[in-house]
Amino acid sequence: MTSVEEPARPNGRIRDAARTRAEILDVATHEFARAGYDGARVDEIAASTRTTKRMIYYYFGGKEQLFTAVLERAYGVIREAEQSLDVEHLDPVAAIRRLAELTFDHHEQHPDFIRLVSIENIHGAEHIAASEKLGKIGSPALDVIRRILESGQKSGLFTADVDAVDLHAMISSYCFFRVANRHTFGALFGRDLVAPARREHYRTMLGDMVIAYLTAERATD
Amino acid sequence: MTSVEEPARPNGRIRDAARTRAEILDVATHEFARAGYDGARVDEIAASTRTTKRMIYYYFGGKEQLFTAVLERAYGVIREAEQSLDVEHLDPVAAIRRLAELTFDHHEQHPDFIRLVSIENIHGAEHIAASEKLGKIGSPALDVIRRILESGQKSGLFTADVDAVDLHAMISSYCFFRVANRHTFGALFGRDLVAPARREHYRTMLGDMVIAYLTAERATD
DNA sequence: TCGCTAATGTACGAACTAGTACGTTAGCTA
DNA sequence: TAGCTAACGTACTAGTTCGTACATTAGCGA
Repeated sequence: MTSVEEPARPNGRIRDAARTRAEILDVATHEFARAGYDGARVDEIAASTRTTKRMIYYYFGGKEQLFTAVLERAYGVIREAEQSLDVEHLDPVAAIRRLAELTFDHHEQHPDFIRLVSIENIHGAEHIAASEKLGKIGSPALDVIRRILESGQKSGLFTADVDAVDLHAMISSYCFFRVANRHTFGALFGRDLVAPARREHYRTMLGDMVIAYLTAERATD
Repeated sequence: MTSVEEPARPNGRIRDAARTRAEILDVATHEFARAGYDGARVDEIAASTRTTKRMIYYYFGGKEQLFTAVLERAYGVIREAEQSLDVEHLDPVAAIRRLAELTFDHHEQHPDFIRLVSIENIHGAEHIAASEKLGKIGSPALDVIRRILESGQKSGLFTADVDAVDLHAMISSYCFFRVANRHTFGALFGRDLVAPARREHYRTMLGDMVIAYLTAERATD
């Protein structure tokens, strides 16, 4: 019990603005994702921190701005992941499948992010609207899709008449639903959509679906 | 302003248990869907009602049970809609497309329901678990899908190796995402997924996607 | 090393919020 | 028509929750 790990601090007080800010963000992310915006308690967030509630208001201004900051960081993470996307060397079919699988993986690995997005939608995306960063964050994935799609459509491989945004929506919806709605779906239909044993099955299914859609022979009426 | 519509009531007090209960449920549905479980205020719900807060506790017992009752009724509505599903006379391809379109329409027409499901997922589907009704509500849609799928697979028309639950998840995810995530998606990508002008486009896209997936030629490796 | 300020802690309050104690009455039934 | 009870209303409370006023200090720069 008596500390050994602790660095020699005169009073237990350490000053590290960046660390304190980051720690608040970490804890707040979990708490907001766990309980929703209104369900989250700033006292609770503060208590799970090395510091006090005062610091939340000092660094972020209030609960609302804290949530916005949480969102900004969470979106920043996917943006980074998307930027490391490297599929342009593949043929269009393989590239799209790979992109879909990366989206699938990212959703699965970041359930907190999915919950935050659900929560933000309940609140009409008002925090995104209020954020300067999030408005112009863009989407590297969208650019990648655009290029793959163009290449595939030009070569005649892709017959579907979709643009990048709609295809992105299609892929996202599948990945998002699986994580976001796993509780109600599981409770109602008795199937765990995120069971590890079914993971590969659903990952393949997504790729099959998207490729089938893009390459299907269409009636020329 | 001075009432003319009002029926002659001695004191403004009318007794109608069923009506009062139903009105509370209506208002609560809106309020919960609007603000989330924790964001909703039972005082607010009561105020939007002809009656008082006391009645909410009289009829439902508490906020938690009220939310459960709201969910039960909302799920009851889709269940009814699904029961009127009549596609068995169509060939498998047309039947699946019709089913997908009905799902699409239902999601679009009941945004409050979609929000309630999102909210319930944030809370780990604990209210569904606590409800006796919801556990065994079943899904007529699932039975329909099962039959269509069997028929299509037997005839060799459908090549995909899916079961009804997974196909239902696929269709639902598309329909759900479009409505549930329209705010963040719109804010981030500048595209309104529920714009009336794009409605037909997305409806067709869903059918194309599902049919393409089910009927695609698959590598036999 | 001295002082200044960014960073931190404590204690508190005003407003809100779920829930309840208690009282009232409409309208059915015997 | 008398009385009983389901249905309803009022007023209140205990506990919570966001936010802040005020006090303190670590540690950097002059």
